Amino acid sequence: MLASCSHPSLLQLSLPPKPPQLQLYSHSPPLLSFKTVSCINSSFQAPSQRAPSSTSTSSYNHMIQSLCKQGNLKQALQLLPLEPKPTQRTYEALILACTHRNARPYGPIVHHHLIENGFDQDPFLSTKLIDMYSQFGSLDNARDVFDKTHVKTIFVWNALLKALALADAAEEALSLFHEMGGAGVPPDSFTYSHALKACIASSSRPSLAFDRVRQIHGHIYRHGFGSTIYVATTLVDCYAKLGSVLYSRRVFDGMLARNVVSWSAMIACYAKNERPLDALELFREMMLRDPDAIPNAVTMVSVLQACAGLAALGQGRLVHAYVLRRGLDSIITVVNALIAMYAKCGSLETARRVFDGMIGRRDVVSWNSMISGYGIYGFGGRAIRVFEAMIGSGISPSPITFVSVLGACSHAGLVKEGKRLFESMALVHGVAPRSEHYACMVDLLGRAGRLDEAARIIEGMRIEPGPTVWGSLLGACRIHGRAELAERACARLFELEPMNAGNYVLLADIYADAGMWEEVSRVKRLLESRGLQKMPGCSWIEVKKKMHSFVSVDEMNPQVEQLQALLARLVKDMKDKGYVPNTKVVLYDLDQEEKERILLGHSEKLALAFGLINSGHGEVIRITKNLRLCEDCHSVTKFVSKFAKREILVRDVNRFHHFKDGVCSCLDYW
DNA sequence: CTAGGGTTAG
Repeated sequence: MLASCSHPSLLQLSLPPKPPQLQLYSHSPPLLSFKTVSCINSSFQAPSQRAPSSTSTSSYNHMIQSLCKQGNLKQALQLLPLEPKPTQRTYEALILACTHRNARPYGPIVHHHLIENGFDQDPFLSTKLIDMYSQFGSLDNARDVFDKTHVKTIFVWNALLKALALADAAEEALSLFHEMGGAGVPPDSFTYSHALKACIASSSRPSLAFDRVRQIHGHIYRHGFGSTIYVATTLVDCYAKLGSVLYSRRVFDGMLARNVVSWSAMIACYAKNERPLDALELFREMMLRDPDAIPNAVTMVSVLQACAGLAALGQGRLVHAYVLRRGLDSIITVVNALIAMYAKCGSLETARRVFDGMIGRRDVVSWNSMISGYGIYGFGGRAIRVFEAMIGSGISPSPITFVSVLGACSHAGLVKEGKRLFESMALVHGVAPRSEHYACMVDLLGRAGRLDEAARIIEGMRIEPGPTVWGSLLGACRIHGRAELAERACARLFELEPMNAGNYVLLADIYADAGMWEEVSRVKRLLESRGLQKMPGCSWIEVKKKMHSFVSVDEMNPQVEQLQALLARLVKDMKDKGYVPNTKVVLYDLDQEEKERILLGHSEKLALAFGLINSGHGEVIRITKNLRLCEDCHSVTKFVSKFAKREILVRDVNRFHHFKDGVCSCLDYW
């Protein structure tokens, strides 16, 4: 049968043609009766003898198109005749079908076939081909189609621009954008969207990306595309990705019309840039002011992320209820965000319940969320067991899986296990260690006090150590008081990320701890000279679904005096029971009494006192802090958990501390 | 006939 088909490229398939099955039409109303199908089948044996008629041509094409839609490319190609000529629509269907999984090898065959049939100058099909090759990652082929298409419609330009932007080929994309202007093709909203995306992919240098976005932004503004909903939304997103909440908001505010996507982009901007409160506030505003903008899965993912950032369990539960009401719990990304939200809001059991409820439809992100969930509670062993269950269920780990499971080992002090996992990464799982993974190892060894081993790991790296690696080393130096090694880490860090205030603060802390006060002021001057400042310590607590936040030595809060009085009483009591204020953590050159007074003003202590006053006795007190939990506050909380008989859960930047009966779940290792 | 927002880590 195949022999009668004269097209050479089809012969390569050398597959016995199966007659089309009736079941093909089970999903949609039948286009053709079975009779027609067999008629096509017999005429297929000798296409040249069949008298072409308009009905059979369209039947042919319908047939092929519907096979394509079902992903049955093999059969579609076997049916593809030279006469009657396939139409543009047929080729479109074929090209689209090639982008489905396992169909890639057919791509060039289809391409060749359409050239033979004189469709190589069809700009519409060129667009589709460029798209196809872009999805295959073969930019050269995409570029080739572009070059050979003489009449370049704007679609053709945009398709290549999109392909380049998607492939992170920023330079090429932007030069194509400018080429368009030269060729007299005025950009449309698609052009701008893709060009903006290309700027983001731009480089590892954010300032360059930012300048480029601003440049295109100016272009957009001058050409009157500033209020186009698509373009403006892309702008909001681009500025968000570059960390510029201000610019995002400015564009968002300037929009004449908005839809759910524009709202979602702005909400995501806040959620991603550490402004969870603003994210929730904007979500509320959207619900109240724009009844046409119905939140969807993407919106809810960002909202859940914001709840997680705030550790707002009450809010998170309300959002969960809304998700259920809207039936959005069938969307896997939403469920994954729910797992992360519950874990980060201090309800690991609920996270696990949600995770258990999605058995059979978990993806790699679901597993990663659960692993990191156990990790931040210090349950290293359980995290490793979940990791092993994941492997057992046939899911391939991603680079993030290893960041999560190595991080879990690090929090739990599981050095041996972490080393074993790290070694298995490339060897067993085929995941090449990246800078982040080395950072995990440095953190793991560094926390455990094995700093020299950590430094040797960095020296032995075959890739360039990124800022996270040096940052981990610096963090370990802070814990173990290693000023000289910290200086070495900072030498690189101040080069790699000069605007990260945290590094300067850590170094100053290390010097202060060692009593090197001249160095302390030198680093502080350096910090200020770069226009940076120390991030103030801030803690918050949710009481009756309302957030209360405290900044260290917060005089603006009317309740602060009452809170400090309570703390003073507590501390007096505790001193009788053996508590010694850890004034070492106060890194100022002051006398003992002053230092003790400062200790009482720490935000996490204020939040703790507030929680003691305003919550019922059986309730767990849940506090969140923006920085690492202070050592003195840690021991005070242990005392309180014992003598006030309260369970206290504190989330700091890195992990959870669960205080109960005078013991913390971190076993003083954090 | 193309297109804009999203989950996990640090």
